[in-house]
Amino acid sequence: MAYWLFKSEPDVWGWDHQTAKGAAGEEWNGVRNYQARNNMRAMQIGDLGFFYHSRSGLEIVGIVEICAESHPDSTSDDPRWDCVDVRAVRPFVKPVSLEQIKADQRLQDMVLVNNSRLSVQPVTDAQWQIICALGDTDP
DNA sequence: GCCAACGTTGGC
DNA sequence: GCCAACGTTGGC
Repeated sequence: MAYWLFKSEPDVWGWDHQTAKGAAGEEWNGVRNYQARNNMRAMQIGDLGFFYHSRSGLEIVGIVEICAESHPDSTSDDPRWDCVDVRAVRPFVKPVSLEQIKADQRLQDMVLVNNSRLSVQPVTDAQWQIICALGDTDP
């Protein structure tokens, strides 16, 4: 069981879009970066991820679950690009902002802090627990 | 909207 | 295989 973080611009694909897809979930497509793709290839069904709003919002707003393992990205003809499917599990009771994360000494090693441009990132167990606690949300 | 940081591309 | 040029991302 591993933990991840998915970033998306809310104007393009936000938490509301994700929850509207319900239990069936939806492809996390459009990723055209090897590191992000490799992270998706490492995911297993049942892994959980934070849903983060980038560019505007700048906060973790929900938790998603991997519901299909890595497969070809239907939005690309290029066989290099895979993606997983994710479904919304629950929203954050209190969204956790980038500002809060940057201010927390325990979270300074997060990829979100050190490599903000990577759109699909690993999250450690410890980071997961801390952020869920900050958001009053079940891990 | 700006621009720094980063990843990718392609000429040599 | 190097590296300059270019495109994209995302915080501010």
